[in-house]
Amino acid sequence: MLSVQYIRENTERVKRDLILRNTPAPIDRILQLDEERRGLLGQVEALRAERNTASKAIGASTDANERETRIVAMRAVGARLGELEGRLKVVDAELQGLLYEVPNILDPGVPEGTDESGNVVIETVGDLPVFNFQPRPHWELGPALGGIDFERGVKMSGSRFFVLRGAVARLHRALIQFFLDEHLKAGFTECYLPDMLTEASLYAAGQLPKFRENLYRDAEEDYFFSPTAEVPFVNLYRDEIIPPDELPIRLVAHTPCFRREKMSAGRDVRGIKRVHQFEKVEMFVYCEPAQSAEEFERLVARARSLPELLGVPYRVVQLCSGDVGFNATSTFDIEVWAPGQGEWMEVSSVSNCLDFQARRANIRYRPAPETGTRYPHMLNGSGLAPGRVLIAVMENYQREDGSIEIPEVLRPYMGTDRIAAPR
RNA sequence: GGAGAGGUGCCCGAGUGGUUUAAGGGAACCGUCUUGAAAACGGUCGUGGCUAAACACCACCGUGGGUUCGAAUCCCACCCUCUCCGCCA
Repeated sequence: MLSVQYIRENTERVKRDLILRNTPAPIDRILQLDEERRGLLGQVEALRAERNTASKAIGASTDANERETRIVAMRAVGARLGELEGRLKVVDAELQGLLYEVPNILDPGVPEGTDESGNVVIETVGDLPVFNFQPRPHWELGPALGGIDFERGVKMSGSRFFVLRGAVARLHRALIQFFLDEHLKAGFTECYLPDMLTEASLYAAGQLPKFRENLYRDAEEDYFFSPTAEVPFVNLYRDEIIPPDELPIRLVAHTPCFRREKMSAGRDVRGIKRVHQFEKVEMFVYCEPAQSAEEFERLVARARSLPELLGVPYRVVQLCSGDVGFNATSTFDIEVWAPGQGEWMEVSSVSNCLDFQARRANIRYRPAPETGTRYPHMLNGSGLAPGRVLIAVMENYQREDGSIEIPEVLRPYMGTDRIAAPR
């Protein structure tokens, strides 16, 4: 979240960014509550100070009469204090609640735009493949190979579920392994994380309160199912002070992700592109504020290196102000070309969140021994979403007979150079 | 799931209603001594809020309520950890 001090001191900037984001937030109400809160806090603290000194005197006094007089006097102070504290609590609760709803400030370099149509293609890499036949979408290729089974997925779990089988399932796993290995080579530390999280963890990461309807939840135990490893990664250091010399911390994890996709009902209903359960390899960085611009570039470079190595055409897209996510100050997407579907498909989203999540999750670091604490910057980026990359590999590497060539870099993982054509 | 024990500062640990502004010890840091180190001795040693800053003041002893002039301490609810039993990959 943004600190109320920041909103107080940069009101115009905050309001302008909200307009650019096309998102409303109750800034004026926040400022009003802040003023009220500070007024009440002053009174409350003065009364507490009075009470503390009087209580000390009562404790020290041996004169029964004097004690009784003071106790009676303090009863009145206590009543007044209780009343003010009650009001302070109400004001505080409302203020905190509203602060949770304000998105991050935007980086000045973010292009203006109201929605995803305003996103800017920064660079396109690789030639689109030319076929001497009509390339097929993965939802035709997969079932023909016996590798994607939509019917049985739907049978056991309903729409937007599927089963992978045989060589296609192995190709999916090979992608995950390949991605992880690449990040480990770059010095990232692999983590295994919980995928079921408490409500507090979802608040800390910024998924709640705004995006509740996109989350799965276990009603019995009140767990939320992780929509992205970004959530457990943010919570890894929640309520902690990171000691000197530990930053930057660069982490990676392969996790499932669960999303209800309520807002996308009716979109991308064919195939495995948009489903309720998918895998993701996620990169996450904690760093000092001065490092975050560089770390941001590194994450983008890491994400784009993967389609590059796979030989899949991709492009780098900068999200416009209306499309940058709630937590982020700036976001670059990596999109790969899917010739069967005939579209560019998001396989990574890399965001710099500055200290927005650190403040929300109460994460500090100590720059050096004996110094005060500061908020670290936090960045996240998919590297990549194997389910969607699977689509791209299948559609780009398909042959006329329906077989799939295996990209060079995946052959060590697959032990073969192609998935045989259906008989 | 059942029974029991317990959550205090970086760590250990005392504290069951009022000089506790949280004892004491350890670790860490600074200094004295020393050729150097160790030991010893002295000092520093939580996080926030408020403030231009400092002082002062306020809050924080798992979390949230309550009792009281006053709560780490008493009461209620919840969370978590440990031990034993049960179940289990």
